[in-house]
Amino acid sequence: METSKKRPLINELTQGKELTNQLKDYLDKPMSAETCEFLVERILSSYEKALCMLNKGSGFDESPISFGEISPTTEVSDVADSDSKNVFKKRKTIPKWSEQVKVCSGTMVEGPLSDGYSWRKYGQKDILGANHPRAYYRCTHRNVQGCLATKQVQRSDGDSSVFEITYRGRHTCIQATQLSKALEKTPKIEKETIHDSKPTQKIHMERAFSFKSSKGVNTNEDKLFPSFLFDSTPIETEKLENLFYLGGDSTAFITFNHNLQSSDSDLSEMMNSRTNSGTNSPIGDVGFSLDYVDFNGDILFDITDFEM
DNA sequence: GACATTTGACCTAT
DNA sequence: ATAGGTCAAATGTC
Repeated sequence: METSKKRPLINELTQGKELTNQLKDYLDKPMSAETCEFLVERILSSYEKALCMLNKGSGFDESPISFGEISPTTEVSDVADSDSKNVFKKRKTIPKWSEQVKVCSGTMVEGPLSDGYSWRKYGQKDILGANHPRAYYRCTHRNVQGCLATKQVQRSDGDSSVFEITYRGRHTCIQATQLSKALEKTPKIEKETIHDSKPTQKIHMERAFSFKSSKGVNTNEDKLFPSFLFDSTPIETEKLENLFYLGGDSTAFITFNHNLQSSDSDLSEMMNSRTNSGTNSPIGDVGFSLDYVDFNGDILFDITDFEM
């Protein structure tokens, strides 16, 4: 990797290290959950950026990187067909985690589905040996924002008031709750990535999302992007945090900020590419790899394998 | 008419 | 061959 590309990478990694040290220092002192959350958010975004730089810069798909717990089956589709076309298939490491949600009687309808995100059901399947079918949901913003998050919901065999929810992939979409929360709580990021004055930010944000209402129809998306700005919708924010901790939120926010820095033409081009590109490279224009990165587990990272 | 859900068909990994 | 996951046409709802 050439020096010009190496520098920002080093900066990101250094920043990540410093933030981790800050977090470590804080651990010995009384600290609010928000402070902790903020630091973790910053750390994750730093490493995510760094990893993205590496992804873009060196074509290192063969490198010994392992993120978290990866199932040996469908979670990883490793390199294939490298002989025929010398094209490396990207490693698909989709984070997967489960939750059990108990629902009080009478609230079944809203129950496990209102986790703060907007989901669209795309299938249901009877599962062998299970008393209840499994429902498959994907993020409503899949087509528009290329968000690949999915979840599976299945009523527990033992206790039918318990829903077992398996999430796959983190949200890369912007949801209203995340946006307002992130903007409230991450002034530093804002400072670093947005250089415009506040009124300009507002204009840009409105423009960034204006495509959503272009259909002129009140969709769920409209509900999630109230008209408009920073309207803090009280959709179970706490639950949301628990389900999609900082990784997904952080990614979404950073992506958004990159959007803000785009020029008008960049922005429209980006929107078009997102809308038309299907699911292959929905956020390619903003420099964040779609490859999901699971920071829950260990990161085995041997930087010496990459050409710097 | 637009969007969401349902459900049988199809695909893929084991 | 089978089970789990996804697709997409049909249907429902607003």
